Amino acid sequence: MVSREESAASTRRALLDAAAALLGAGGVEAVTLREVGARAGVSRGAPYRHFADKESLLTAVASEAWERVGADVSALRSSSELSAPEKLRAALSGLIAVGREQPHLYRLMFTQPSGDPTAVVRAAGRSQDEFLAIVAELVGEKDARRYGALLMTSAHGVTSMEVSGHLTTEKWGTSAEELVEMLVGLVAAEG
Amino acid sequence: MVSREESAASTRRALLDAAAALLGAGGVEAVTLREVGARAGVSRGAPYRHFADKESLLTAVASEAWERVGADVSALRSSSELSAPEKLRAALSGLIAVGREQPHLYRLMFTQPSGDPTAVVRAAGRSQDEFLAIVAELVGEKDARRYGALLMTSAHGVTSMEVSGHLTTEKWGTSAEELVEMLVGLVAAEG
DNA sequence: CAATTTCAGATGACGTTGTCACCTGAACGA
DNA sequence: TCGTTCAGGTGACAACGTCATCTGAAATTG
Repeated sequence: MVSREESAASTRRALLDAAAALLGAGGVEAVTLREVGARAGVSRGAPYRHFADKESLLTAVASEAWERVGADVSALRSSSELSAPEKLRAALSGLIAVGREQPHLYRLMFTQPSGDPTAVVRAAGRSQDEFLAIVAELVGEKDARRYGALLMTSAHGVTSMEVSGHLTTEKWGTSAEELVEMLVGLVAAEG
Repeated sequence: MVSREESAASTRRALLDAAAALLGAGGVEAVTLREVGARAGVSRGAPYRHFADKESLLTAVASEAWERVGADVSALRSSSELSAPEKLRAALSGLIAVGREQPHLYRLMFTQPSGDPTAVVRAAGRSQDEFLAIVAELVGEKDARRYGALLMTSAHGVTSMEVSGHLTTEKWGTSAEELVEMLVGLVAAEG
């Protein structure tokens, strides 16, 4: 009925889902291997059959999130209904949306793990490549990386500060949306 | 010789220093109340006489870091030898420097604590006010907050992504310095 | 000055957690 | 059919945050 390989794969999936659910509900501190195992229907030691340690599990969760973002940006890029500035705006807004809807996951996506520091960064590569392609449409290949880096880091900064409560309307008299609009405007004018 | 009040104050200071040292060396995970107490020359339960819990201690460490940043930016603002763009550049570079020299501390400064979410943000207020004053010199009072928010969030984004390893020269073909320069240039041209 | 209160600090204890060593049983290949 | 592999379960351990309780000295009060 269920081969050993299928069973293992489904358990792994259940572990990832459980970890993501706990992360979303209560942050990293709420993700305990015991609870992850319980929600996945296995025992506390079972996760070690699929992940080296707790951090590897969290890294995998973050990597999957990056893959989803990459797919979204890819879909945006290949859209034929949107203009280049619209694609750019949508891509940046997408990042902000992740931060707003899943702040804990967003933080994890930008947290350097002490285990394999390059794992999450590698997973983010696809998203960045797709994003760079959109920027290139707007400012040309030559300046794509320069402006791409500026836009990517700035959009992350906006999101990160909003997520951490450092960007409030009362204090700064502006919003994440307006800041993104300023960025797109500045770059579009330049290119 | 040493009054009780003096002793308590020096212990509190020693606890903060020990926590900061452990944070700098091994990140938040390396900060255990037991080790903090040991390095401060007290027992594991002593920190509870000065801080409600571990998170309060970390919040205090982050707040003190923000106060130092605030003092630095304030000194920059009142400098008579620097032009407005130079002040701005120096302020933004200062933030990047903190991230490079003390990445764990930098992360903590932008981490929302679950205890009192507003504590660290309040401590950052002074820095932001001083920073806004510098921006106002450049673009005028009217647009200061808009551009200030853009510059502050962008500089944080640059630093954050470099700290987390997401901003590499090989990938993006640029550096934090160059990105700051682009930001200053864009805003100076606009104002 | 003596009695009392206050409070920084020490210590024992408890529950929780990540992790490992070891065991079990079922799916697999020879 | 028989050994092998491997997902999963379980007991155990050290480390940790936290609390209740105790102690002694400084501060306060009469």
